[in-house]
Amino acid sequence: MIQRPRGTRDFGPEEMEVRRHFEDMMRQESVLHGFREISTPIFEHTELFTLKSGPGVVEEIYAFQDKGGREICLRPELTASVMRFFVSDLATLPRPLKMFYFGQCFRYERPQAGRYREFFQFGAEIVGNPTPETDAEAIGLAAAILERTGLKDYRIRVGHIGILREMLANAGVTGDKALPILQKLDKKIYPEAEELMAQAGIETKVAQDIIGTTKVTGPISVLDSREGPASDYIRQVCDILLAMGFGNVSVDLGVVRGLAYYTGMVFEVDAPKLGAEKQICGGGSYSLSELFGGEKVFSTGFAIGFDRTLLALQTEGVPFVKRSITAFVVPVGDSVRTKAFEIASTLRRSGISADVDLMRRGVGKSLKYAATVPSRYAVIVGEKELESNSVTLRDMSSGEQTLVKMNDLVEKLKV
RNA sequence: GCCGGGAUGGGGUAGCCUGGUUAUCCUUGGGGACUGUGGAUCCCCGGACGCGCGUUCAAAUCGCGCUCUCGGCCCCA
Repeated sequence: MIQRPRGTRDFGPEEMEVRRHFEDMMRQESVLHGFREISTPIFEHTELFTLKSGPGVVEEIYAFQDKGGREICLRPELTASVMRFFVSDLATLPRPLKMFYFGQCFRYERPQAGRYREFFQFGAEIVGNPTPETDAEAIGLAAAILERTGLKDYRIRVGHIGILREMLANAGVTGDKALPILQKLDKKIYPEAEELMAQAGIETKVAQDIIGTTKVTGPISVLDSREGPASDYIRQVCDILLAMGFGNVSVDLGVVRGLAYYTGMVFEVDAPKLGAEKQICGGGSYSLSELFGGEKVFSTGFAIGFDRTLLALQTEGVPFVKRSITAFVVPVGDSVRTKAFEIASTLRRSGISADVDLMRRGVGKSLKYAATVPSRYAVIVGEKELESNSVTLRDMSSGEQTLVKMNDLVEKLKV
């Protein structure tokens, strides 16, 4: 027996129905918000990701040389591909450019709860100038999608890179020198952050204030005592979200991100019921296009962990509707088997889902199968019925049977 | 990369410590009883010890290695 590769999954018919259901739901919601779908290759030049995330990422991705000696990798995320696409082909489209995408990504990591080597991401990006409106629209789409899935227990936390950057800048630490400190603060390793800040000449009192800031969480009112452009900015984003009807948004200044391309607002969504891997969505505003050789453009985007979202829905017991077919055509005896296909095909051409016996089973077994599938109706075709150019239509839930003229069958089933 | 629990028909399980019959029970799949009426019942059939090496007269059981899996650490673009 051949086992499936580590960290991958097979999806059976039932599971795929559920997955497609939510996938379609996310697409529809995005279209409602004026976003348009794009798609990029599953493999890319490895350089795309080392440019964005540093040479270290190669250790964590599926990277290899192809037969032509090119350095290739399976994409570990989608934002880099989207921005590459933007720079090469989409830069002349009118802005804001609102795009969404869905697809699988690959990371060479140790699998655990909610973490796989092949996983699925749904995401969106808005390319244009950064305004609180843009950021609110991006968070708003993520929130609307999660709301529509029926998920109840999740928190949206919004922060702003600028708040800590402003404090560090006031203390005399700017630009690249601030990055290592932000990284430690992001990971909440406070002793090392203190040490770095001391080395940078920041007074202990100010350093403590900065660390205290990363612990500020709660409703928008926690910003009331704070001044400065970044705080004002978050207030505006939150006001818009509130007006859009998304009340479950809180402020968390501990959402930091120690990467240089994040420029302003950052946000995360987590579902507390999941285990160690409970973050189901993350995003923020960033500037990446210039890294890939394009003009400098600001964007805001997010990615939803599709698999984790489904896991969260599962733990909450959100019900999934099992799909059924409308009609199962049952031939009575060998003489009418071909006729059964003719009828099934007529139904299918009329857009009615229909199945037909392939196993040459008797009427009893066929009806049993039709009940299990399940099918709403059974269309019983026998010589007796055909004499009057009719079939017997059986409602599988009530057991009620009626003789129906062949010409009326499609109308009867269209309801 | 690190720590621990696992892997027995399609699914769920017993057996393993203490090696030895035809490997248990439930379920699922196919056929039949029922050559024109379903989820019931009865009968029949199919189907498994993750992979490899070793110890042994004999391995699901003991030893070693590997693969996959579940949970946690690290990481998380």
